[in-house]
Amino acid sequence: MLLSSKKLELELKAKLFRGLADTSRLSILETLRTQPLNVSEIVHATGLRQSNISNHLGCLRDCGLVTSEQRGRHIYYRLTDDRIDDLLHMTEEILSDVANGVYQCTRYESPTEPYQ
Amino acid sequence: MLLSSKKLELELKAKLFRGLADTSRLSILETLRTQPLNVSEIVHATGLRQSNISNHLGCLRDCGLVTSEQRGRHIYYRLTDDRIDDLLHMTEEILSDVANGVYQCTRYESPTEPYQ
DNA sequence: AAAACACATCATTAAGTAGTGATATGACAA
DNA sequence: TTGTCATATCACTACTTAATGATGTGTTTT
Repeated sequence: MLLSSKKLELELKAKLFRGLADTSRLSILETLRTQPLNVSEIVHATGLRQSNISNHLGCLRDCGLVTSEQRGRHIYYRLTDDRIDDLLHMTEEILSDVANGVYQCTRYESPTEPYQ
Repeated sequence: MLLSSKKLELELKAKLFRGLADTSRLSILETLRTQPLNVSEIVHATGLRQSNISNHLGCLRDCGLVTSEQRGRHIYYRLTDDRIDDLLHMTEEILSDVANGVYQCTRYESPTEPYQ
């Protein structure tokens, strides 16, 4: 049915954006924009806890945004698709114009950071 | 400071994506991709409740994704920037390849719909 | 001015989700 | 095969947020 395929597409799109809608996941993706990294390296690069990273990577992997590959006892993660980098780049350009509005939008704050 | 501006940029990016990470807001944006609409028209096009739409529009407006303009007793909304349409288009292309993964990702389901 | 219309705001409720520590699993080294 | 390293999983807590109905605000019509 057309209606339900529209709806499905909408949910897929929302789900993809939810994958990008969190600072921890975004910072993971940012570290992977330049090269593949294993989990320890991501932990070191982002400063986030290992279990936290692992949970987010699970999400990103399930959603197809990253893929993993075992090498020795490390598991390396990389962006699945170059267009994810393009997408991030395009949002940076949009933000450079719209940033004021986004900055002022207080409806959906980033969750306050717990102490580490 | 470089570190904190990086962090700020990350939060802005996440906030922008959060604006897109909800099926209701996405369906509002979809209806605005072709032409500006007033709130009643958006309500009719999406089937969502007026107060709900209004809340989401407030968010989208605060975040700079849409702008509003009063005409008579209607208020018309439009996408602020053409690149928002581009962004949505690009995600559709990515999804056409990555859709299986996103579809299978059950970690962050769309909220279950209440009856209308 | 009063009624009707269009939209925004607000408090509340129900649900989703990020972060954490503890623990489990799996791979390699000794 | 035992220990160690690397990563994943889990239960739990605290927080965030979407949807709703009721109500408020502003604008036009009569």
